[in-house]
Amino acid sequence: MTVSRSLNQPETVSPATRRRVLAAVDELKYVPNVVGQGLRHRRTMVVGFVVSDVSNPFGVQQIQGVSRAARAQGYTVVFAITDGDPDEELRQIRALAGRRVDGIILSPVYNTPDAVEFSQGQGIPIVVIDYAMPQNDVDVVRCDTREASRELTRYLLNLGHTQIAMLSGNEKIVTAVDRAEGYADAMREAGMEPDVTFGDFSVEGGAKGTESLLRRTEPPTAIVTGNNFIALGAAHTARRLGVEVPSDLSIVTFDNARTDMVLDPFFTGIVQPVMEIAEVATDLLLDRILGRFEGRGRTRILQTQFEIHNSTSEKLTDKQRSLRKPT
Amino acid sequence: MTVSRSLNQPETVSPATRRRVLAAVDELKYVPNVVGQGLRHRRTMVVGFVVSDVSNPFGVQQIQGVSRAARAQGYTVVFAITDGDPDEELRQIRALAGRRVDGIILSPVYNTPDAVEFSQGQGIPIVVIDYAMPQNDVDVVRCDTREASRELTRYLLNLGHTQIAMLSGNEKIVTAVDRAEGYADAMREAGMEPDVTFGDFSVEGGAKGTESLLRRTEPPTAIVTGNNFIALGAAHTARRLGVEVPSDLSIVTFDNARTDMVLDPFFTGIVQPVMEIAEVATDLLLDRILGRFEGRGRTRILQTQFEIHNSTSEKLTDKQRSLRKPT
DNA sequence: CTGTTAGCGCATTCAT
DNA sequence: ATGAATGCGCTAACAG
Repeated sequence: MTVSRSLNQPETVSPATRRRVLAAVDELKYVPNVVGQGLRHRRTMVVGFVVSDVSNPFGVQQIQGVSRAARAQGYTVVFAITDGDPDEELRQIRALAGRRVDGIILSPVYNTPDAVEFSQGQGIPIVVIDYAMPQNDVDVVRCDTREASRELTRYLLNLGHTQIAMLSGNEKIVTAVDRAEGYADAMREAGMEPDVTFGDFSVEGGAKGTESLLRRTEPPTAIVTGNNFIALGAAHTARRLGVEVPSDLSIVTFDNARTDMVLDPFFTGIVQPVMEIAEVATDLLLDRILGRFEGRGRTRILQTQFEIHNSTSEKLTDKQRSLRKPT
Repeated sequence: MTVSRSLNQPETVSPATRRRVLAAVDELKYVPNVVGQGLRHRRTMVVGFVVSDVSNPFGVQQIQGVSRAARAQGYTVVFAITDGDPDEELRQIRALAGRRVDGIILSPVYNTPDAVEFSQGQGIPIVVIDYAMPQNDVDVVRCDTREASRELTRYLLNLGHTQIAMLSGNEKIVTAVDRAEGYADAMREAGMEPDVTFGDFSVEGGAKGTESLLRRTEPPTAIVTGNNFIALGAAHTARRLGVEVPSDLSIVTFDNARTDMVLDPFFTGIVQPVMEIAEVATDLLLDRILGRFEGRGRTRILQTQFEIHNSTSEKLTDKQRSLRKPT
């Protein structure tokens, strides 16, 4: 009817009726039904964001980034939280497909191809963040986590450490493997034997792994941890066992929280441009939604940052140590 | 058609056809269009969550809580972030109304009644969290922040402090006023003059306020801060000015992050059961959505927790001080 | 047990 | 410049 025109193409309607319509709209507090519009236009102006974990500050910033970028383009975002369960991930993606979202941004649990395939099979554009998806032809926005891990390990090597262990997350998760491999790269380059333990991306996982490392007859003097939770567990455990960080044990990590949120940033480690990842991903997605781009999957690799704080120190010989910290 | 029945009321259709239908569904990868269902049923199975700030860990946990509780009941959640702008808040609520969400949970910017009125005027049930809304007849889930603030201030008084200042947030925000009043209550009870500065709920706000407090000829020995951001700014500024926390200056606060996310929880203060607030709010909302309750607004006040960490110490006399910390 | 009719709210198309 | 017809995908109600 004329109402629709008055609201969507005001020029095509006479000023007089337009005024009358707008007055009535105001009077009746009429709000156009976007569901109806969606049905008619076959687009919902909604994008879905599937993320495994929001308890991690990492996930939070992604939410902010996607949310901001999407809103700027007039899109609404619905979030689906998978709690790290791949079945739930697929279920959530089905649900989004049912809602006929115009596109999906996925931070996958594992790098299995099913979720992406499903979405693409439904004709819904999808962009993956954080992980490479070798089995899918899909847009990916991520950092080179393996290279970052190598850099991180080299930093410890340069400090003189030789007993460096790696405590990573669940071996099924790509990130855990990538970071372990970057560490292994650096170790082998330095002519040393990698020493990797896969566990769990959690405080408990970090605590458990660290305990067995420190109980060895020759414990490591430095640990590369797979993420901030593991680092936290490691630091707690070290303290509990009377091992001082950083003087007795250096710890480096990934995915630190924003440093402006803590009084004393403690962990030295790699920081990812989380917000930017989310924004770039949203842009790539909108390219496809709006038909500005069609073609094979694009990959965008963003730079990480290396932040030095207080969880690392030079490796001291026993002699140096006894001099500096007399009993 | 029969497809609909096969999927929604499988009993009412013969096993044979049902099998055929399900086979076809599988074959064609058919996913029912929830948008169409929404139009037909006049319900979308979506609830909106309007929150002002997600950079605060506080907001994050609320997201988790709402998300979990809603999902458990089969509802999807769309998040709307207002960045603390009341105009944006109203705009987002209009947008949610346009999407015909079945209900709204609102963590308001100010306690102006417009947003709630609008939502209720549209026939959309709404529940407010965190703040009292004296001008609206609406369900509210919150803590007694004024009482908590009183308790917090008493703690400082019991430590022997007499020069206690309060650094709160934007005076337009209810929380800022409530917390200031709780502080003032405790001070007056103890026969002292309240000393409140309203500023901004941010690190910068805390820094600025603390600087002018500490530059006084008789600076306070303790500060009650309006939230964790202000506390952070206060601690940074104190350190910059060579004032040691907690020995020279005690700081207490509200809305700390989960203590399992930091290595050394530093600030003594009030912790709200954020997740629980979100869950209770979702329950109240579903009561109304599902018609299980209609009537005047209900209020649920949840208990806060008081956590003691390392940002406070007893007030020492100058003599005591010189004894303990010889120059 | 299955098919038909009709309408949820909207906007494109065509007719006036 | 406005109105009428039509269909987006779905299901309640009614026929068969």
